[in-house]
Amino acid sequence: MNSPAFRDWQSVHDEVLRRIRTRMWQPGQMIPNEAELAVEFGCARTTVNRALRSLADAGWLDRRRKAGTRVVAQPIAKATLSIAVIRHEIEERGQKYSYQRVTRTLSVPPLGVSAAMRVPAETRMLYVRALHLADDTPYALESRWINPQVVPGAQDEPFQKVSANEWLLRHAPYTDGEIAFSAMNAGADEAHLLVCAEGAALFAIDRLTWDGDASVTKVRLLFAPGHQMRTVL
Amino acid sequence: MNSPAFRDWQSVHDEVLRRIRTRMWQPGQMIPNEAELAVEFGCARTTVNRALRSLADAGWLDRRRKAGTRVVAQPIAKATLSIAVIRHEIEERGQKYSYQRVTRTLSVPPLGVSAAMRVPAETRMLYVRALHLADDTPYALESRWINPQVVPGAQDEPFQKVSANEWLLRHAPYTDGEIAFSAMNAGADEAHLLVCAEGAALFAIDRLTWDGDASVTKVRLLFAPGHQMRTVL
DNA sequence: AATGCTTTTATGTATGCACATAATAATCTG
DNA sequence: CAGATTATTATGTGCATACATAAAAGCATT
Repeated sequence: MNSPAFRDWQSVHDEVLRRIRTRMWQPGQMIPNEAELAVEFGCARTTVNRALRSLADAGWLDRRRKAGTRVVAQPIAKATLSIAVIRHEIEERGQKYSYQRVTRTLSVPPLGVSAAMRVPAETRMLYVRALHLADDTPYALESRWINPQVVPGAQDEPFQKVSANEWLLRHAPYTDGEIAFSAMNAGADEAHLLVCAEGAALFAIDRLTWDGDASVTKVRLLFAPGHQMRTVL
Repeated sequence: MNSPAFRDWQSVHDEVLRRIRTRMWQPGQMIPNEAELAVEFGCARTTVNRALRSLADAGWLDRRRKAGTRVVAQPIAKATLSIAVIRHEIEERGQKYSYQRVTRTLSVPPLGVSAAMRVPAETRMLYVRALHLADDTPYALESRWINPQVVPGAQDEPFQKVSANEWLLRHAPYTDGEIAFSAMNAGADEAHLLVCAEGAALFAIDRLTWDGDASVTKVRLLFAPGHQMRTVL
């Protein structure tokens, strides 16, 4: 019963997590307050606080001032996806990365795009379409609109060698972003470029980034059939 | 130049993040050490530490003892997805949730499943298939294998009213989990249950959870066409 | 040049203390 | 008794200090 000694916040963290997982502290139940735990564990309240905060961040505990700390009733799994530069993603799998620009134009985007990016409907924007290949096999198709007002250097960049994906990361500051994952059927176009059957199910990532109030870029990545994004809980 | 005053760790956090995003501190570049920043911001080193640790957790900074702190070279966007109980997901959108069990059998799973769950090939497992509906429209199709050895009560549960999704969260402890997102074409089966065209692109979530060395459950969720998962960066 | 030892240094963390803040509980008031 | 006011309380945070630890850098030795 008497704890041998919980010196550091990690061991407090582990012990509390053990009690949650073994249902010693049941879902929805209140746990002792920081001061009490500090006494039990023989450490400072600060240390307990550190451990409990970490568990709250991870989604195990629900903490509220004055109300106290309780075990989360319905553990909400928080999956953290790392969305890396595509070149790195491919190289880390030990495959050869190559890049191929398909088109690059300055044109008026479809209404859906200008609306999402909150620019006037007639504004001409930079449109870049490119293929990312792994071992010379199409891996992902990138279709991107760039707001040239916000990213000045972009107009002079051909995106022939360096992908817009990487170029923007290095040159375009941003403050916020949204990201959405979905599935869609390959159109004739996409099927041709990704060398797959028309109608094949493609994994899609849509990203929209902002610099303050101004939209920087909107991109859709379509991955070749079979693509998976994985992570641990 | 001289900071007006950064009293709390949040404001230090925000200021540092601003410097990263505006490229004042460029990707890959070292930033001043904690002690220096503490002087500049007029606060204790502890406070700077708190702020930088938080930014490192979020993937903006790379910190190493003695080596110091640097801005991550290729900002890896970390999208944190909250995977809630499906009922909550639907109810939060203000829609009516309903549930319909399709099948429930005790049978030998396909080889791929028993291999992934690391159980002997002949082991019989509980298989539950069910529909989650939003406003009486099919929302997601859940196909789940449950290891009855690890989840004793499951054998006696019909999963007629309560979804396995929720029942397991309350009754089956777990220590680890994997999750994968992908896209797949609807088969005849799935098209029928989700009331969509055969071949439609479906968003798929595969989850596999472990309690120590033993697999608890393996589930595939297929969402009706058009489903999106979104988050902010 | 390669190896092993020592020093230096930036981050990591524990602690006691003080005070801030949010939210509940208790109390007062019309 | 409803509604406003005040007290209480658990978490949230800041700070000074001390020491721990990882890892780079320097140094010496082979």
